[in-house]
Amino acid sequence: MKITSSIEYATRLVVALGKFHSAEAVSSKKLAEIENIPADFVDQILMHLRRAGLVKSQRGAGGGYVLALSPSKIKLGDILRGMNGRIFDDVCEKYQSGKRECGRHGSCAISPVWKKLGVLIEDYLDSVTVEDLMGEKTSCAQVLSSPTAEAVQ
Amino acid sequence: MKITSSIEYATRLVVALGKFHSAEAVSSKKLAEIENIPADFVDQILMHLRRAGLVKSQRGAGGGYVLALSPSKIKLGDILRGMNGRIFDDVCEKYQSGKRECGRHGSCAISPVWKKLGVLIEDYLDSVTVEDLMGEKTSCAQVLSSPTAEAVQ
DNA sequence: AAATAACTTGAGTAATTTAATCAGGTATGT
DNA sequence: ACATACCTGATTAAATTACTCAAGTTATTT
Repeated sequence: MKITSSIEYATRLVVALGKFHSAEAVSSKKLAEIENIPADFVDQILMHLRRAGLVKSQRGAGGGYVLALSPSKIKLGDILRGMNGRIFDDVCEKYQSGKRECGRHGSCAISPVWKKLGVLIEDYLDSVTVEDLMGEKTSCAQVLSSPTAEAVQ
Repeated sequence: MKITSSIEYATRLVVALGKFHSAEAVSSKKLAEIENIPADFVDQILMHLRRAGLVKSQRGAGGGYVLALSPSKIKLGDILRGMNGRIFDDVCEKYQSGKRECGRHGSCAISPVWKKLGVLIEDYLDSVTVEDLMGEKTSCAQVLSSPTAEAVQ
């Protein structure tokens, strides 16, 4: 299990836009420079985010991108869903879609665990907003020292 | 994010072995039939599990595999770690290993969230034992109805 | 001790996914 | 009009995943 580059890029782009405080539109080119991400790839990612309704675009000279919602209203989960459709793919959906068979047909004790894991992941990602990610000060050590599963402050 | 086939296969194989209650060794061929997994792939997966110390092998005619520990002692997390080395790959490790750069150098507010997500996932998977997975009755609906992040009963 | 069943190993390949690139478009502001 | 910047889809390259194959070694059983 891992976070793909496009997910991480998307997150960084949204957070970067958040930091501009929707003051003015930021061009994809500028975003690419700021975040050190291939420019064409940035366009592609922003397109996904726009379709997901997370950013708005302004065409023409001096145009660019702005967050469609305030940073406190955008959840990390929204970004992941906007990019991939879903956050966590259940293995068993492969079977359900008929590509394979595991032969358990509903009386499986394993499948619920994956399902629950998916819910757990999604709940956590939905508890973190873009606003939470806009501070510079949070360090890894801070977060890791708290063993409970609350949202990052 | 998703559970790969080899992870899911490994889990099913360990649970299947658990159900034999370490009464006798089960051949990889039989396991492949029972679980409907390509035989050669089963061999490969069992090799990983043996090296991780989760199963023991008995060579020769009549030989096969047995769990190395009791089902209540084997955590789902052990299986994932045994197969892949780690459960959740942090994006930022790519940067740390020098393959890429994000330019934040420690003052990043996003990275802690991925770290925490990894801890969350690992904690949950370590709260579920193979014994928990051996029952036939658990249904997906049951699990999903409880919104809290406790271990599956 | 010979046969057989079973584990062991490592290399190789096909399919899928991810990451990135390219080559055109179209809309907008000055 | 012209430059800027968004929009779109196709293509390619790299990486990962999911197997497959072949040629061993080891340990029972008879």
